[in-house]
Amino acid sequence: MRLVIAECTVDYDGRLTAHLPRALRLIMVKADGCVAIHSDGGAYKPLNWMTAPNRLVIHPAGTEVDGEKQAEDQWMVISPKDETLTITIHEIHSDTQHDLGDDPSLQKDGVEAHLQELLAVDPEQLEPGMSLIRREFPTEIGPVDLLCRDADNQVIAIEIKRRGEIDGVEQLTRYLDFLNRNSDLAPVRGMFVAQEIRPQAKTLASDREIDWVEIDYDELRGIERPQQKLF
Amino acid sequence: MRLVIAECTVDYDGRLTAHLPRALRLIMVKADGCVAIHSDGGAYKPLNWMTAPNRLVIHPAGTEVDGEKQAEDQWMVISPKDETLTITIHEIHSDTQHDLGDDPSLQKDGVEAHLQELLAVDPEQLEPGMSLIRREFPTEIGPVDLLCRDADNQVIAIEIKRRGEIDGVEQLTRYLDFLNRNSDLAPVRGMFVAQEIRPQAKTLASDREIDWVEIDYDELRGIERPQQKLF
DNA sequence: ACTTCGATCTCGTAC
DNA sequence: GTACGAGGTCGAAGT
Repeated sequence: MRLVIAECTVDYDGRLTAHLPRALRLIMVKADGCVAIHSDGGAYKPLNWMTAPNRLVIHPAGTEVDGEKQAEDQWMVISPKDETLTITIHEIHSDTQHDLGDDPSLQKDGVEAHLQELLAVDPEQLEPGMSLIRREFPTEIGPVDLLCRDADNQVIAIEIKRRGEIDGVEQLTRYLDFLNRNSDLAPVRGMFVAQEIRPQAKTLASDREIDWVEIDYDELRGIERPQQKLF
Repeated sequence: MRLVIAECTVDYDGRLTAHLPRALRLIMVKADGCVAIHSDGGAYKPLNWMTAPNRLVIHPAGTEVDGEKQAEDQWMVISPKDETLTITIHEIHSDTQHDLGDDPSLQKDGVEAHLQELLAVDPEQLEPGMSLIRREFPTEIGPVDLLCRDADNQVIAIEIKRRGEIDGVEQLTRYLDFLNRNSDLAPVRGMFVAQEIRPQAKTLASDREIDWVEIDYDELRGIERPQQKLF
């Protein structure tokens, strides 16, 4: 990894065009060739970047580029898709190189898949009398998270999200559309489940007569391990 | 900005839990306090991070933490939401500090917001006789990009995208659904506008009697500043 | 190879 | 401040 602290001006031209006026920044060049420009605040995300694979061409001051003599060092990072990141280096304050070697992979233990597991084990958390028919019930357009049967023996298709947005309601609507064509299952009703559901998604769901439920992940987890609630 | 190259082990506990085994990495601490851990490849995004605001507490080796004596330096980054990033430093290879100062803001061009502005100023670019009623016209399920009136005084809901795909047509369909329930506005017709519209989106739009228009961003920008076309 | 979908999404912006 | 949609989304998992 090469770390350069420099006064620079940066231009990106590709999926959009973006320009960074002259300022002191960190330029990070990783071993795989990807380049990132960081400022000293705001976010962990770089201001501008170019992912690998790419080609880094350095035109030193004095070189001719497109018939013009460069007054300053210019780095051009070019992707195979003709995106370019042009870094004009006005003044280098520091330039160091470090060989970090390979990184062992990140281990994550997420919230996502867990929600579905917990609700599959105990669907009554959603509604009394609910019982599981199948997880990941297949339809022609993809699997429904949970297919259940309610206290009245009606089939319910359940879509689970961490955050409930309008797209999720659309997705569930499509599933219901297909499921209701199956006379063994119809009529199937829908239930939209998430830790937090946006007001607009609630409105759309209600409009389509789809129930929605906001569930508390920590509470659900607590019920999963009831012994932890004793202390 | 502080840049530390060090052998480290990292644990994040918050919205999820994540663990990074011991390896040589870059630890970046920005002026606003946000911390990012970078490896030497893969992505411009850090492996692990903590956004500002947060509190960075450094426990030097030998300090007692939770009644246990630390064998090694430990950095704890704690957010107000009780997320923690714990960095155990095994060996520091480099530790430098640079004051970069404020960064002037990034200038972007060619995104959806800009398209919307340009078309709000001159809706006749879409169809002769078109006039703007309101930008971001609110409905129960979200704002319509542009609400206009055509030459025949009929109301038109316009959805603008940079790239027109099928979900944009769905979005516009939902808006039309709600707008047409309002007797002050109905009948409302739809228009789907993008720099480039996928064939499937065109087909779906036509099928739903929604007009679609592909616009040339550069041309639109030229018309916005006609004096620039003279040279 | 391509597509779909989640994300510690992040980021801007309108209300 | 909150809510909502876009993103140079990225990245992973499944087809």
